[in-house]
Amino acid sequence: MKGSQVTIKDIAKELGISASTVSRALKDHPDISVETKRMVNDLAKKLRYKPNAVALSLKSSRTNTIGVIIPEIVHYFFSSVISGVEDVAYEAGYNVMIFQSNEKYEREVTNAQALLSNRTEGVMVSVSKETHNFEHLHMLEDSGIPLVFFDRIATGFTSDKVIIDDHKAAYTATQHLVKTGCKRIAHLAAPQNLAIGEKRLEGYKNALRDGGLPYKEEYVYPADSVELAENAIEYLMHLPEPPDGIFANNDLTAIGAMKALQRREYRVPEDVSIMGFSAGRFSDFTTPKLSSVDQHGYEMGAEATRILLKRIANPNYSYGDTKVVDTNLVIRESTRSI
Amino acid sequence: MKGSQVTIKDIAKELGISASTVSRALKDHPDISVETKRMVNDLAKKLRYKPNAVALSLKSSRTNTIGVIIPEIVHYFFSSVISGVEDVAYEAGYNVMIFQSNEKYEREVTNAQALLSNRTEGVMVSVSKETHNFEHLHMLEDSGIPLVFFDRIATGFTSDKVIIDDHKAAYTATQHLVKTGCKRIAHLAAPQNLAIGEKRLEGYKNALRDGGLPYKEEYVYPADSVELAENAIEYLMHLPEPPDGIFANNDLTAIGAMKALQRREYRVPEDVSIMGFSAGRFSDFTTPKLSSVDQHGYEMGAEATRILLKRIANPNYSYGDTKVVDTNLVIRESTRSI
DNA sequence: AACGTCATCGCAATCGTTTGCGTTAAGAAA
DNA sequence: TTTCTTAACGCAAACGATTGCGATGACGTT
Repeated sequence: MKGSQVTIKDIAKELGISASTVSRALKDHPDISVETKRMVNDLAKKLRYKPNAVALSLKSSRTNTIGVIIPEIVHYFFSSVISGVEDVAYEAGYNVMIFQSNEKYEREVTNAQALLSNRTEGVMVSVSKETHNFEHLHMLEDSGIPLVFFDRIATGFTSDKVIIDDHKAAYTATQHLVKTGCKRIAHLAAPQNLAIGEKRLEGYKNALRDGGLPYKEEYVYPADSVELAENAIEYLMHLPEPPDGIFANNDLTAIGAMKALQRREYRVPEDVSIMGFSAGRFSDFTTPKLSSVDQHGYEMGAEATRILLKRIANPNYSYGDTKVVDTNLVIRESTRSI
Repeated sequence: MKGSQVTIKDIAKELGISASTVSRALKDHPDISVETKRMVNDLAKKLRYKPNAVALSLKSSRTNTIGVIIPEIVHYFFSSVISGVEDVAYEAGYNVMIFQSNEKYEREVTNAQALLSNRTEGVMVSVSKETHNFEHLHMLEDSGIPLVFFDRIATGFTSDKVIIDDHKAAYTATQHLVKTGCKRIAHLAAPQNLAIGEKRLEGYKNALRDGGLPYKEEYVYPADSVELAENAIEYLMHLPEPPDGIFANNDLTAIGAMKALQRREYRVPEDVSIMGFSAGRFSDFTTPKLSSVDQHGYEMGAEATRILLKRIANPNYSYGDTKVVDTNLVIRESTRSI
């Protein structure tokens, strides 16, 4: 009904007192008489006065807002991260601004500028696959905005990082395939320009080595989507010695591989074991259920936010570079049991 | 490195001119000499000056921010809605603030207050299951903040609404079960205090009637989660005449039902056909693949945002109450084919 | 009577930016 | 020389709220 919202001046005018008095009355300042306080509070309630956060921000230079840049919100992992971020921020009275890069470098840059313009107090970021140049993020850091990286981290920053131990997780996952009798284990790899891609490949290699299996380059195929998994399977199963186990760098890829195998009449896990990565909501819904590495997205988002908020409260605070969130192997049915 | 960010005054002081001149120079005002403009622009670039959006907001009372209140971001449907919102908002130069209610009424109220304090220019909301009192939303509307409801709408508002035709969608889904030979069709229903729950039940009933099948109350069981689906199946399959078709109000419930049936050695769809609702990402990943109703979450979010932005630009604008986003039946493998 | 005390309140500056209006000086027109 | 234009810029108020400081009266104290 009303065009603009109620301000402190509206209250002052209606009561015939000054804005300062209204302001003080509202926050129970001792200089104000109880009578005046009562009048002010009553009218404020009646008029549904809500302090203008924008004006407060301008004066205090505290916006109570933190930002998040993520690749794509529709991925279960990222939306669970956001959920963790939101819960912790909410507890601390902070609001969250979400920015998607959609895996585009250009958009990530625009997002960073928007974050700066809006004087976001801190930013959490998981970089896009396309991002190789980090100038836009340095700009944020140079402007005094605390940064925390999570999952897809960038190097060369003093910022804290929250990640899982990708190497260890990949090692453990691959090791499980070895232990359960797989002899020829393939890896569907993430882009190698991302640290997570590199680390997971490394973990895979080391687990093979420690398990006494040879590392063969032809068993590593770049694929990180359902569609690419189809190509991967087409390629892998036509090798002279097709794999009997597959470690995929994420669940979607794993499921794509599983479906592709089943279409070709291979049995999972009898003919080929499949190990995913991320433990998305749907890994429970496949047949067989997908074995995977639980990445604890919620916890990751929550932890990143806690660190960021501490950093905002005390700019000198640092968790100490890198916080590693635990992962755990979730063995379901897509891997053999002995 | 720097504590605070560069302002127009910093530029003015360094150049020995007034802030007004800097402001005008930056926006290419004709009153300013080319020489001065050059100096100002050069220094602004060098100092990485970014206008303070907070100060601009205070002056213009335009925050360029819209808000969204959703139940839970981790649901594929909602995160795809957000994705649509974000894309359209981004195109229009708006930022998005996300608030989760986590299906809690209390939190929804707090969120509404935060939205008001932050002078969000418009709000999209999908109400929580717990919400029966809409005072907090009326407060937003009374403060002149345009509202657009989507999916889980509230009644008694002048705001626009974006929904799917739940009745029609449920009708079509049920009809497909009828057409493919199901004679005893059960319905796993959403909470009946939500309009979507009521409409879907209604569509189910009408499809039965038009298909010449009797409506039996014992075939309707409230269940809208994987866990509750287990109870539902336990109950339904012990009926004197157990169902040979199930229409669930969402995919998760449908999948839960499917798994519960399979654990009991029933074949899907030979013994029991299953129809879901929402067409989440994972309906493709089950075995058999789940037939469902595609709810087009992205399009819904995008459309709601378009309407909201128009309403912000012109407070008198109204789409005309209710925009219905198309749905379509996605027939996969969990329903019989003849 | 003169002064101090204290409760209660208003003034004005501030945050960063915009903008209507006034000011200045140089050059043109008379 | 005087007056009028005009280009180029500065002053100050405004957005909404906060806050140090000063102002005002009503008291009580000597």
